[in-house]
Amino acid sequence: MGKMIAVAGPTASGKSDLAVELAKHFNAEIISCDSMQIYKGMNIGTAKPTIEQMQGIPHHLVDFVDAGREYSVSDYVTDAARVVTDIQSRGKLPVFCGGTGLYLTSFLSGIEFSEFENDMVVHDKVQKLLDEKGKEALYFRLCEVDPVSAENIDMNNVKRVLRAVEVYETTGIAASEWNRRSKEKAVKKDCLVIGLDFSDREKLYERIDKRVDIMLDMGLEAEARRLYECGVLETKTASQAIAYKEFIPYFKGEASLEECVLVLKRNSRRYAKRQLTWFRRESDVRWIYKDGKTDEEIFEQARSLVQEYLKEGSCE
RNA sequence: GCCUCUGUAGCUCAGUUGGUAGAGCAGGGGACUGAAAAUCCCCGUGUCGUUGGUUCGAUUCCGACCGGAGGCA
Repeated sequence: MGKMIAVAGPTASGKSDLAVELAKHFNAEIISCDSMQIYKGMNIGTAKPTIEQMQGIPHHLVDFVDAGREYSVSDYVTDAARVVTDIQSRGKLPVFCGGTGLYLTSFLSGIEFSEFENDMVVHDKVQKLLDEKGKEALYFRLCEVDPVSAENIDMNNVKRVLRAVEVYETTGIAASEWNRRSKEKAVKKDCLVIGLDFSDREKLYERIDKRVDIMLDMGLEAEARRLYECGVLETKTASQAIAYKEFIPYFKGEASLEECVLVLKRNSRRYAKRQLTWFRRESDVRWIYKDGKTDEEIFEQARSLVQEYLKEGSCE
């Protein structure tokens, strides 16, 4: 695989705009990397780019899954590989853009998800153990079958403990062993990751708050109500989306709209913080701090990073 | 003007029968392999309103003053 670019960073940091500008300049196409923008009908709340914002640049992996359908990292990695191949075969540059760190790093690190199918019978069995005997029993089971995972997963992190036990029960091989093997086989992809951030956290939070207000002006409440009424907010994946789930108490008459909006803003801030934690861990991210810079200056900084990167090792 | 209550972490408030203090929320840091916008872990020093007094020692008791709330005129 050839070279690729990625624009990463927390929510509301201006990734989409920068990615489009870079794509225009470098003859590129954009691959979204966002676990919620994949869903149809979830537009305002996920800050999905509009046709105008796309400025004629093809955007892939956005708006292509029915809301309510489940989708996961392994689907993403498969889809992304296909799209990258397609873009490169047409001689264009792939530009990833989005804030779902797990999706991006999983794809770029080249890990492959194991082939086995998820077994509903096993799933129900493990779930039953949890429901009837509690998280302690579930964790105890993990200690027996996969001490390595048990070491790394907190007992309270039921979701992960459940998954690890499930993997063992399904395949007879420990989850940690599957992970070790996939890491061993992984071939890292060649990609320049540009991270957007503000050195003053307050600046980012102001943008987040402001963006929520803009979403509300654009009709977020009505969009959320539509999803609520057709049951999408009860499904496994889409129901997790910030900017929708926060309205549920309001729709049920249990909280005021104002209260829900405050929670929505707070959840967005916390999400941004987690995104930063994720991307900071990736040591090869080239950060651009936006404080006090104009859009032109930021673009210029990104442009030169990309140019430099594309030049490396290409003069043979 | 008088009386009562009140002033402790960014916010809401505990508390110390006198040995300089702790919860919730907000906030910060971290983890992350099939739900990831999810899930989970860790993090609490602040002139205890100001200033005098009593005391070995005051945020705590007493006085004055300055904020805030209420009551009586």
